[in-house]
Amino acid sequence: MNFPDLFDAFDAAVLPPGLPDAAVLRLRHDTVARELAAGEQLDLDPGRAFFAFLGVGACKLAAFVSSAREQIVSFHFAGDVVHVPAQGRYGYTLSALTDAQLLVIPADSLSRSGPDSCGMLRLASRETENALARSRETSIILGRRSAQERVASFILAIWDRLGAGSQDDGWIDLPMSRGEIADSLGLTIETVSRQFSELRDLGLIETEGRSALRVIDLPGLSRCAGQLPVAA
Amino acid sequence: MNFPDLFDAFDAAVLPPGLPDAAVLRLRHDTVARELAAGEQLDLDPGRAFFAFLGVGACKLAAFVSSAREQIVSFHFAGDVVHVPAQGRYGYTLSALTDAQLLVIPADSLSRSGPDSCGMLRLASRETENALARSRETSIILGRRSAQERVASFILAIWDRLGAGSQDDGWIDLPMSRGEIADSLGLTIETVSRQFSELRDLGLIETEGRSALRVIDLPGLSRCAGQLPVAA
DNA sequence: GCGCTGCCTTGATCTGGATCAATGCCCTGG
DNA sequence: CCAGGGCATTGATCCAGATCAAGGCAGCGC
Repeated sequence: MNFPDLFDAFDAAVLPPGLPDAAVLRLRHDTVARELAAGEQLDLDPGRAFFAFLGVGACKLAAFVSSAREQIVSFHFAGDVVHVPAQGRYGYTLSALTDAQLLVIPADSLSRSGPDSCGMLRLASRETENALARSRETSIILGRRSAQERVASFILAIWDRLGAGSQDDGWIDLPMSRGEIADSLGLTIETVSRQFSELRDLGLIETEGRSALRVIDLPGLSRCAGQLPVAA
Repeated sequence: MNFPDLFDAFDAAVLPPGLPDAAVLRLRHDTVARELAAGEQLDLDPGRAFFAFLGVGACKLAAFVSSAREQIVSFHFAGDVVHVPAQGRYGYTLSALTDAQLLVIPADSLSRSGPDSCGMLRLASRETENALARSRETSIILGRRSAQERVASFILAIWDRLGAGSQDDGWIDLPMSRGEIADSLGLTIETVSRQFSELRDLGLIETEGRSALRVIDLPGLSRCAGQLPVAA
């Protein structure tokens, strides 16, 4: 996929319809394509915020807490828009879990003044709001839930995201390691592994090798995740 | 404080300068003042997102996780703009810790279309981004840090927020209970209490009664807040 | 002032998940 | 096809923080 194709995908999937051509052209001008190999990290000016549109592959957004282990803020997949904040108390990095292709858009390019830029601003606002909602859910999971609930929630989230349009047989491939899962859930590798085993023994999921996963009993898994019906 | 005074304070502290009068007037029209007694919760349409400008008092934004304890997402003080999300997987409530006066602004009122509304959109975007940064820091604290680090971080944050323009003697009054602190840090009341005692025994803070607090050794407290068990 | 009610503190014990310590199993490169 | 390295699983032990259980202390109504 080259820049024009990536930008077209971005335009079709994310940009609101009816934007003035001039605004789209200026955005296109400010946007840069990047290709990352698995494990590689995106090198950006840490003093500025960015949005990244992930056309192909999977990524993680992580905060450097200290030289110890990192805290993974979120995982992202093809079609996602990722908000990469400027460095504040912590520095953030976006790195590829698999080979990935993405567009990098400076946040201030979306909010640049101009009578035609309202649509862009609305886009930025919406994406930031999405990121906020995800982040608050993460906080809730990290604050209040047991290891099993965390792992079950994680599997459900990945399943939602990757299992929906998946292959006939329902198997999905986890692009992240156990260590990365642990870093996103505030657990250790060993605990994550034990919980995978336990959910397997309970007959809720199947695993094969390091990364293949299948959900057998979705309602059962939801129950393990401690999810209440949204109505209250 | 009545509505005009509150709105003036909001205008002066938050609204970007140079907004067209028409936009400000429309915003003023969509905005409602509310007064809450300590402990009272703000009753809003759960299906819509809001911003709240807190003119006077202190509030907490909490998510209902289960019928058990809630997870407190953030604390807010006079002058803050709070982002109250629409109900998603979890429901959120804003409640007063002390008697409070606030303005309630529907989020979609800031993003309403119109050539004059860019400034409003930029405002919404900025406030959402602030909320996102805070939320991600919360995630990091909840994911990776010990009880002592959490409590020390909490005290530092409150101190930053309330201690700066404080009385001559440097004492501040915590508007929230130990239980609420615990709910925001993902700990229990007892653990929070023990950590307060320990930080006191270490000579880093002083306490008096239930809510009076003074920081004695700011660098020492920062050290307590930052260290990971196995840092290098 | 007196007792009541709710927080808060402190102590004792329990336990879920971290840590330490072996293996085991893919995956790659020769 | 084999060897080696890195991730994953599994088991044993430990410990930070939860839970259980008393008191203690401020604020309030009477």
